[in-house]
Amino acid sequence: MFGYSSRMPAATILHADLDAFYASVEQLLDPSLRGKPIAVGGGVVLAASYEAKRFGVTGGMPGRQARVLCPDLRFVPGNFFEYQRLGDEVFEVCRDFTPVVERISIDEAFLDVTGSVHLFGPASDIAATIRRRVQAEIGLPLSIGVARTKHLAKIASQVAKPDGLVVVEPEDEIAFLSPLPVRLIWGVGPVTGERLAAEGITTIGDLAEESPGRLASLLGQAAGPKLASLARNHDPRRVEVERRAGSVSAQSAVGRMRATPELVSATILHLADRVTSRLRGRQRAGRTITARVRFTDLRSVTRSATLAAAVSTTSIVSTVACELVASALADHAHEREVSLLGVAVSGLEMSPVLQLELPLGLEDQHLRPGTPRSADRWSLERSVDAARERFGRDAVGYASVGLSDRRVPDDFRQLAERPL
DNA sequence: TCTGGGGTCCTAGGACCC
DNA sequence: TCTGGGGTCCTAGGACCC
Repeated sequence: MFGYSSRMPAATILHADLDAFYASVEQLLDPSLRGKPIAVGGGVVLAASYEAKRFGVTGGMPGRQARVLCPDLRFVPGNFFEYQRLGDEVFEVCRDFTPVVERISIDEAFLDVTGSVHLFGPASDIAATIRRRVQAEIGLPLSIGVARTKHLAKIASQVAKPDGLVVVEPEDEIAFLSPLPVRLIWGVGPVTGERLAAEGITTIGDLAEESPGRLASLLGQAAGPKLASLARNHDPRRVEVERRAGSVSAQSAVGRMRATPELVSATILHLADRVTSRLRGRQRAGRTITARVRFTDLRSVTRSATLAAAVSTTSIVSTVACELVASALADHAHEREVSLLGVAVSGLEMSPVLQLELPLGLEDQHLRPGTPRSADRWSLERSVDAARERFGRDAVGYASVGLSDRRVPDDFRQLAERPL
C-alpha cells in the first residue's frame, strides 16, 4: 500500500575526512617521502604520516620524544599554503555533488546528499565517486563514512580510515554501533572515557543500556542525556552550511618567561593585534575580553571583563587584557614564571561603521592621559589593516617580543582560524 | 625535557532584579 | 523578622574537538 510503507530514511549523510592530511600533502609534493615515516613540524609534531603513527608518533607530541619512538622519522617544515589550497580543492569536489557541505576544519566536512541522489545515485555511489576523484585529480587519500545521521557518519569514517569507505545501512546501525568503544563518540574524551570505564561502561552498547538519569548524575545534566541519546542512536543534528565563530582568540607559548610588565605588555599587544585585526577585517567586534595565563606547571587561569559596548580596537583590547593579566598574576604572586599568554574576544556582534563612535567614552576610561584620541587611533589601525591587505600580514605590525623561536609559524595559525 | 593553537559547549556560583 | 522562586547576566574553570 502506497501511503503506509514505513521505510526508514536512507543513509544520505557523508563524513569526509582526509587521512593524516598535512603528512599526506608532503608525500604528494615530494615523492621521495612516500611510504616513509614523516612528521610535519620540529619542536612539536603537528602531523604524522601513517608510517610514523605505526611507531606511536602522534600530533602534539614533542619532537624529541617522537625521534625516540621512531629513529628514522623524517621532519619536514610544512607547506602551509599548500594545505589550505589542496584542502579547499578537495571540498570543491564535494560541492560538485551537493551544496550542503559543512566544513568543520581544514581536512574534514559533513555532506548532506539527500537532494542529490536522484541525480547521482545512492549516497554510497556518490561517496565512492568523490574518493576516486579526489585521488585521481588531487592525489590525496580521503576516508568517507556514509550513514543516516552525522553521529553515525562520523564514526563510520573513523572506522574507514585509512583510505576507506564505510556505509552503515539503517537496518545495520545498532549492530554497527554496539561493539565499538565509547571513545569513538564525539564528545567522549579521556576524562569521560575514564569515568565511564570506572563504571564498567566501555562500549557504545554498554552506554545505551544506562538510563539517562544515571548518566546525568555521572556526567552532568547536559552531557549525560546527550550521550545517552547518541548511544541509543538518536541524533537530530542537521548538516549546517555556515556557522560564524562566536569568539576569536590568539595565544602564544612563551617557553619560560619572567612575567615582567614589559614582556607581558609586548606579548599581549601582539596577540591583541592578531585578534582585533581579524575582527576589523570582518566588521565584527565583541564585548567580553578574556586573558589567559598559563604557569610553568601547565595550570592555567583566566580573567575576563565585559564592557558596555563591543570593541575591536587593538589599543582597547590590549589595555584591558594587560590589566586582566596583572590581576591574574596578582592572585598568584608566588608564581614567578609563565609559559603561555592568551587573549580572546567573545560575545561577538556585527559592527558596521558605528564602531567609530561607540567606543569613544568607553575606552578612554582604560587609557592613560596623553594617548591619542580613540578616533585617531582607530583610523590609524584601519590604515595598518589596509597596508597589510596590500603587502601581507607581516608588513606592518607589533613585534612579537620575547617569543621563543620554537613558536608555531603564523601560516600554521591561520589554518586553524575559523571564519568570523 | 616537560604538548601548539583556535575554537565550542557546559557547569557552578554570585549579583541583581522582579 | 523572616521568607520564596525564577530569570538573566557575568565570571572562572574544565572537557573536548581538530
